[in-house]
Amino acid sequence: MADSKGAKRSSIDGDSFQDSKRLKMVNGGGNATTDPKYNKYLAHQYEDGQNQNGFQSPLDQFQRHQTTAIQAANAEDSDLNPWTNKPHSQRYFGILKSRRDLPVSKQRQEFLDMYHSTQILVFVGETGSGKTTQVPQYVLYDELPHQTGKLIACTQPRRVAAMSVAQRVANELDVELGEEVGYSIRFENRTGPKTMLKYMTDGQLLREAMHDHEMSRYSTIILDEAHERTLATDILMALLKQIAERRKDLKIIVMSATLDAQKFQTYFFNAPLLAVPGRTFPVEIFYTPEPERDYLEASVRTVLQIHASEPDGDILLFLTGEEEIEDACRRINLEVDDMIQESEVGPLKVYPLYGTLPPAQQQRIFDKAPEPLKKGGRPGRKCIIATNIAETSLTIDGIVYVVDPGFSKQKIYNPRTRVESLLVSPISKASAQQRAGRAGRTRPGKCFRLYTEKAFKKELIEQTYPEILRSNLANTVLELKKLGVEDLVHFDLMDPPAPETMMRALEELNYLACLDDDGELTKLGSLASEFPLDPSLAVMLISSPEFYCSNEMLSITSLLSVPQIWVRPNNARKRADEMKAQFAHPDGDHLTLLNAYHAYKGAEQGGGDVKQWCHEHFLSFRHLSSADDVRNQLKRIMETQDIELVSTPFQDKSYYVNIRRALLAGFFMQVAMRESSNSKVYKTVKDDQMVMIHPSTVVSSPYDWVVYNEFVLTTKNYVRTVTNIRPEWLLVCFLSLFVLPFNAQLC
DNA sequence: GAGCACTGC
Repeated sequence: MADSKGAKRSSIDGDSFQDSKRLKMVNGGGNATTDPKYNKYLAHQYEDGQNQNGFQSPLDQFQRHQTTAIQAANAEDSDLNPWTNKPHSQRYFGILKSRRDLPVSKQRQEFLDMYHSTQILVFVGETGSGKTTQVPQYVLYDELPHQTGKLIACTQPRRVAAMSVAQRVANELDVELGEEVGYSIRFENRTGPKTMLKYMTDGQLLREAMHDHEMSRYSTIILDEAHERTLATDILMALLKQIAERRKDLKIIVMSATLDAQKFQTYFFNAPLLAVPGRTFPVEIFYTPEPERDYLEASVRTVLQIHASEPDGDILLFLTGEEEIEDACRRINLEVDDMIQESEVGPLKVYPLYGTLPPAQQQRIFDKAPEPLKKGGRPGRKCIIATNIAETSLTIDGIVYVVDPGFSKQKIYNPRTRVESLLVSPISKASAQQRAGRAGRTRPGKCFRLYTEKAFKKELIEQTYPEILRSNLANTVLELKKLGVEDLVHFDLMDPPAPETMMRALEELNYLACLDDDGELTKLGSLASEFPLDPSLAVMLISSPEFYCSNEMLSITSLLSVPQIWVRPNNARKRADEMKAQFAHPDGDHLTLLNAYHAYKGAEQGGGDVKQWCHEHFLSFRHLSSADDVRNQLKRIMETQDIELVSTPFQDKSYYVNIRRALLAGFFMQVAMRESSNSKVYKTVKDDQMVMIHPSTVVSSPYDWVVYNEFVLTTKNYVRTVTNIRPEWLLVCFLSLFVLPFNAQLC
C-alpha cells in the first residue's frame, strides 16, 4: 500500500485536474455519497484504512507528515471535496481564491517543512495574516485525521471567536458546521462523529484534560492568541510541555502576536519560530508634549479637536469603566451641539461601549455614521467610547482615529488580605500598540496618545502581567491537582506566581477539605473539581444534601455565579428598589435571590412574556436565563456524581434555616460579626477586618452574625450578598475543619 | 447609601 501511494504521488503533484476527473468517473454510479456502504468515514473500520469499493480521493495519495503545499493546493482545487466526496460549491472556489491572497498562504510550504521537522512550533502572525483560519487547515491536510481517527484542536480565549472562526472555516472547507469542522464551548458542543477540526475555548480543553490527562483524542493542539496569557492558556502551555515529553506523537503549535515570541520559543525548549506578516494599514502615532493632569478632560478635548479639524473617519476612545464612559458621552454631546452652532462641523454621534451594556445597545456601534446636516455639508462621523472590550473582544471596522489616555481597569490580587480588586492602572506597551492598531484596519489611521513619548518608552511595562499573577489561585490549584500535577512547586509555568499566592490557595483548599494536610486531593476535592465553580461554591453545593436543600442550593449557586440579576437604571432607582423589596427575605440576600429566581420560574411557567415580566420587575432576563443554563449544567454534574437532589418541604419551618446552614458549609470562612450592638461596623471572623454591609443589601434589621458571598473594596470595605446566621451553626463547621481533613485522608 | 475592566469552565 505504501508503495502504491508513493508511486502515485508524482502524478498528483503534476496534474491534479486529470486526477479529479478520474475521481468523478470512479464515482460515476452516483451512489457514492448516498449509500452508507460507501461512507468514507467508515474507512477507519477497514483494516488497511482503505475504502473497500476502491473509491479514491486525492488524500489517498497523501502520506501523513509528508504533504507538500502543492499537493494540498491541488486537492483543494479538485471538483470533489476530498473530505466529503461531494462536489465543491461555487462559493467554495470564490472563498478559496481570497484565501490564497492571505499573507500566510505564501508560506504554506515553509510552514509544512517546519511542522514536519519539529514537535513544537511557535507561530507568529499579526492581525490580518490569516493564521487562525488557515494554519489549522494546513495541519488538517497534513495530519489526515480520517486515517488516524485523531482530532486537531485549536483553542481561543473567547467563545464568540471559537464559534465564528469555526463557522468561517466550515465555509472555507465547504462542509456543514458541526460535521467535519465544529466547535465546543461551555453549554454548546457542535461537534460530531465526523469532526476532524475542532475550535474550542482554552478553558474547555482544560476541562477535557481533567479526564484525559494525555489529551489522547488529539494529534495536534494549536493554542491561538497565546500572547493574551489567559489563566487557561498558561496552564495549558505548562501541561502540554509535560505531555509533549510523554507523547512524542503529539504536535503543538503556539500562535501569538509578534511581541514576546522569543519568550515562547525559549519556554518551549527553543522551538523553531515561523513569522508571517500581517495585513494592516500604517498608523501614525502622536504624543502629548506634556503629561496630562486630567485624562478624561483631555480625552474629550482631543475627540472634539479631531472632529473639528481631521478628515472624515470614525473615532475610538478608550476609557476605563461605565461611569467614566457615560460621563464622557454627556460632555462630548454637550460640546458638539455648541460647535455645530458656532462653526461648520458635521454631526457627531457618540456611542458608549462596555461589557455590561445589553447586547442590543452594544450592536448600535455598528450603525452607519450620521449623514451631513445639509446637502453638501461636512460628513458626519461616529465616536465610540469603549472599555478594553474594544481592544481584543470586539472589532469595529471604519475606525481611523484612536484616542488612548493610557489607562485601564485591571484585576489585582493581594494574597496578604486575600482580596481581589479592580484598580485603574497604566496600560502596557503591548496594549498601547494593540489600541493603536485599531485605527488601521480599513485604511491608514492616526492614534493620539494622551501621554508623552518619554512616558511610553520609560514608564509603561512591556506586557500586561499575565492573569495568573493577578488572581486568587484556589480554583487553579484544585484544577492542577485534578489534572494530575503532583508537584506544584516544580510545575513549569511560564510566569510562576508568588509563593504566597500559592500558599494562600493551598491553605484555602485545606480549610475546605479539598486538600488534606499533605496537600493531596481528597475525595471531596476531586468531586469539587468536577464543577465549573469556585471551590467554596462547589463544596457548598456538594454538602447541601446533608441539609436537605440541594435543589435550592443548586439555584443559589447558579445565581451567585452569574452577574447581578438586579437591574437598577439611574433614572428609575426608586422603582427598582421597590420591586426588589417585593422579593426581599428578612433573613438576607441569598434567600432574596432564591425568591426572585422562583418568581422568575413561576412567570416562565405562567406562559406569559417572561422578558416583559423581567423588565417590569427590574430583573435581568439575560442573567436569569444564563443562571438557568448554569443550573442545568450543575444539575447534570450532580446527577452523574450521584449527589442527591432533595428539598425540605416548603411548609416545613426549617426550609429556610436549612438553606442558611447549608451556606456555611462552603462559606464558614466568610462570616462577619457585629462589632457591638447598634453598630453598623462588622468584623470578619477569620482575619478581624473592619467591614460594612454593602448598601445594596435587603437586610434592614442589623444582625449580629452574617455570612457573606464577597468582599468588595471600593470607597469602604464592604461585604456583599449577606445572610443572617446563628453562631452555634459555625461550631459544626469549625469542628469539621479539624476532623474532615483527617477523614478525607481515609477516603 | 453604593456602582462591576474583560474573559472562561
